[in-house]
Amino acid sequence: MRWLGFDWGTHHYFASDYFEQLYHYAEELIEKDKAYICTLSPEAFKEYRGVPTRSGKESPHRNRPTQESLDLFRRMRAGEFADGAYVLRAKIDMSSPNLHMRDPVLYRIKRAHHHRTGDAWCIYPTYDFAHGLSDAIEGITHSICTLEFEVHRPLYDWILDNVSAPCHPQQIEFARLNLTYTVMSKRRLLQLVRDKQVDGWDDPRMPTICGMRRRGYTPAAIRAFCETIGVTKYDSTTEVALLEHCVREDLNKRALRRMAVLDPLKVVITNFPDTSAVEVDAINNPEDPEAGTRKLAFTKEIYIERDDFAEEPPPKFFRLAPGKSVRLRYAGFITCERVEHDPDTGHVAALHCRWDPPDTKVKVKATIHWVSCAHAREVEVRRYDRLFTVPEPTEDKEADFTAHLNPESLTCLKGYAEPALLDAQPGEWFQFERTGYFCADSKDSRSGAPVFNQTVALKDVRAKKG
RNA sequence: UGCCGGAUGGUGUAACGGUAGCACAGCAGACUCUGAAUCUGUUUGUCUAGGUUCGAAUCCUAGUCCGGCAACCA
Repeated sequence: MRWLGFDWGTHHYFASDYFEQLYHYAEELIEKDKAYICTLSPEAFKEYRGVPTRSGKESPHRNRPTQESLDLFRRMRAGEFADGAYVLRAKIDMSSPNLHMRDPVLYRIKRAHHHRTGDAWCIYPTYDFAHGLSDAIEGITHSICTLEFEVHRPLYDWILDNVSAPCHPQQIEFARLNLTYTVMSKRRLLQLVRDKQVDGWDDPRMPTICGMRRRGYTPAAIRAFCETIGVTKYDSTTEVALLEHCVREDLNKRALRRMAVLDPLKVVITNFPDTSAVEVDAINNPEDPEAGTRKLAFTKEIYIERDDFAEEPPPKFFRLAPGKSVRLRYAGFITCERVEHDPDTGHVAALHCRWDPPDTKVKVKATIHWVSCAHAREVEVRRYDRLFTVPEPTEDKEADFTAHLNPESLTCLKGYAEPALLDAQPGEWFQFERTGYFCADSKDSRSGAPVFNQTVALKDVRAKKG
């Protein structure tokens, strides 16, 4: 939360800090004849509760004398009974159309070790009992929660109305955030983690804060996204495209530009001396003049992106092809004179190109990125695609959502990067020109050996139009 | 089929009862040493039927569709 940019000062609260107070509110309810101890078995309990269309019936223990309930409750706390043997229930209305008002459980015996209170308690309050009272103890005015708690609100209010709470906060429910091509429920995300479909909660493909952070999403981008989608009671599903837009928008302003070739194709420049390297100036960030420039070495042998060349270019292919020219970013032009094939596979092995300096009058429609072979550094690059292949993986309630997992959501590869990239600090953002935004992984990067996560790809009309 | 909630372009979100706007996505174009960014234009919408009103996304009535609720989970 702090990383996201929020500061809650000293207001860090735990319901467990109020266990003693909550216990006394429970005794107060018993003393007011508003709660009783019940020993119905879970099966009987369910039977007595009834169903939405049919009224429930009262527990035989409902009219247990106040003193007896009080005594039993104290003995529950003292640890005299086995787990689950007794529960404290509110005395409300077994015929209520709202199931949550049919004498809900307030306390149960559970010998569970608590991460803050240790073994001090063997009885614990239920969520419904602890929620409103904790809010009241903290003196908050509005308690924001998600839609599924709407039917709990009458109980929230009932509890606050029936004990001497310091104030009566208001619970207001809003829709949770849903995104296309992923799942957002903790239960489902946990399943992905447990089944090792992802590499932990902070896997960069996870829609968790730690996952998005590791992926390279910025706090400013996430905040901008949240402001754009707003807060309503409508159970909506936002397109990830909007999130990605917010991420690009922020990264475009702050990410330093670098060149890296992820799928290399060697180019030999025929009219270039064997030994010399020419230094060229490259702009670090055209959106931010303050970011300055850097020097890049240009040599006889370079790598370009394999898909920036087409032996048989389709219509509207603006890049390199036999006999055609392109501009090399910051380094003049090349014209493809010969294509060298691998004698075994027949695949393109290398290109032989003529070079013309930047001031040459050459009409080209494209500029491509490159890296000098002699200066290229190998780096690990992890590219991510959507975690699921369908917009709404849980749409079909019968089927298992994991059936829609995208087998190609992670692609690891070795790329050739310009030397400056070796100094990338974990968490530092870059734009690999013409490819996307990347972030040095905070877990797996080593000094001098960064691992890059693709945060989000650059928009690409080529991809859409083929 | 009981209770609670919701419905505005493809998506998300605005609009004291008074011109249905914004963003994303899409499409078309301009510009460009990133097919990025930027800029311009543009397609598409008030769930339905009645009613109140000079005027309804907004108020009323009825309906339709969608979501949630039957843990001693949160």
